Amino acid sequence: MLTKNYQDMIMTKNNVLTAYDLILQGILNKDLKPGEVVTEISLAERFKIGRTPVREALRKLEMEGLIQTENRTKRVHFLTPEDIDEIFEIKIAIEGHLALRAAERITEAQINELSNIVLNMKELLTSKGQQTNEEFLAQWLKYDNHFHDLIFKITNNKRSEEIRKRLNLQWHRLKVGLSVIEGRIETAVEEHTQIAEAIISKNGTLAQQKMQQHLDNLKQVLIGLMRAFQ
Amino acid sequence: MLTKNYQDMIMTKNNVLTAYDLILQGILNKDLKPGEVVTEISLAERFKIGRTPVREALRKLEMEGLIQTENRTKRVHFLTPEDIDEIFEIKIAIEGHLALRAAERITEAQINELSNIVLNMKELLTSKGQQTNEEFLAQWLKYDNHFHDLIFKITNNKRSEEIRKRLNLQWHRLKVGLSVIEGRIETAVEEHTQIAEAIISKNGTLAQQKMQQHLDNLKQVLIGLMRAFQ
DNA sequence: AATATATTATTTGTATACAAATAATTTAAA
DNA sequence: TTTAAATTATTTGTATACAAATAATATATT
Repeated sequence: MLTKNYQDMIMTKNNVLTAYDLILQGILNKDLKPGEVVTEISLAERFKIGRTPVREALRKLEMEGLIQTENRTKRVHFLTPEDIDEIFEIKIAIEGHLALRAAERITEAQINELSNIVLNMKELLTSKGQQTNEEFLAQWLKYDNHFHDLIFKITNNKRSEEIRKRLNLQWHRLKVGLSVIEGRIETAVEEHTQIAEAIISKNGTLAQQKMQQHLDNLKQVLIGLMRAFQ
Repeated sequence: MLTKNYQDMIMTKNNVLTAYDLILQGILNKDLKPGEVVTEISLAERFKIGRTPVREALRKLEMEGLIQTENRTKRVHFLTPEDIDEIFEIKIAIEGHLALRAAERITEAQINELSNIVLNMKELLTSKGQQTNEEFLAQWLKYDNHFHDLIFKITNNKRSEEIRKRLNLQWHRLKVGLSVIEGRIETAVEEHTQIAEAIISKNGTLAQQKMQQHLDNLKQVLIGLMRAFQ
């Protein structure tokens, strides 16, 4: 279930899952549990591949923050509220700044695109009962991604896009992650509307502030829930 | 010469240079030139090591942005003014935000430490003629690093420290990089003083603004010089 | 029984052989 | 001469054998 929604995070090479894909998938769907020790050999045997690709995958996942090494032993990273705080502070900084820049640089065509996304979001809300929860959530995630992708397109900063992807990969695997999103889509639509309006009216300071507020709200909810349930 | 100043960027394992160290060093001191094609085999032969560690190093360097892959061929990344713009926009966002947070959270002991760093910087300026240019520059870099390290210590965000290190690794290898720094230490001391004062007086907004201005100034100078000379 | 030492087992690091994929070159045909 | 096809060479991807380092266990000593 969880996995399904993040399937698109997993890249494939000629439609065949690489070692990296397999291990990432394992982490995202909790086959490999947070805190669990992983060795090259055990993973190679589990996925019936050699140690070399496993090794490379582990190195990559380590740089992405999903695997942690301490004295030579590697574990699936166990996400704490402090991690969420770190991650979201960076998101607040970067995405806030990008919202500011987006407001300064947005073109007429992009204003149109942004308006449309917000309209889609609002429309989605009104149609809430007409689909399964899963479909509803999937649709929201699609619009949400489109929204953020557009901002990155406007600001045209590949490196920050990379950073954002990496940070999201870390917290998206949270047990509480999706349910939190699910429980605050109404709020999120309102927040996105306000961010979009600020950008469209070319009020950079306001756009930044709204974006930061949006992310800070999410952060607080996540940390609260983690403290309560995990 | 250039290499010497960045020697401390290169980590060693039991005092023996790893493949990663060797290649990074090669890139930083321009033995491996920007745009140059690198293959696993050629690097393995050049450094008299096997392909496996070379391979791993290339992967890491690629994630760090120093190696670029296009259709299977890898090159030493050639830094453009647009890259500098990307890099510094992220620095402006993150380091600006951290300055804001630092102002909110700094302790009395840390205020002392910060004051001392600024004093050291000012003292360095007055002693400019008494040492070689190289010593002067090395000393400045030491204080500058101490300054930024302290801010990261105050804000306690390892991930952002990682990001900063990676971004700096990219532009520090610029031919013009060091000479630019060298030419604006007076300005930089003044800018750092103002940032420190804002943090110490717990004026977060001002600290952020000063930090961003400082980085934006540096960005402009770098881009200008790159356009002129590279 | 507790500590130190020696032994064994496990794990990672490296080199290398081979396979697969891609790029470069040569040859053939128009 | 130009283009297409075939061949060759190069490069990356993978598995694996071996070495080195570390961790775990057993043995000996007090």
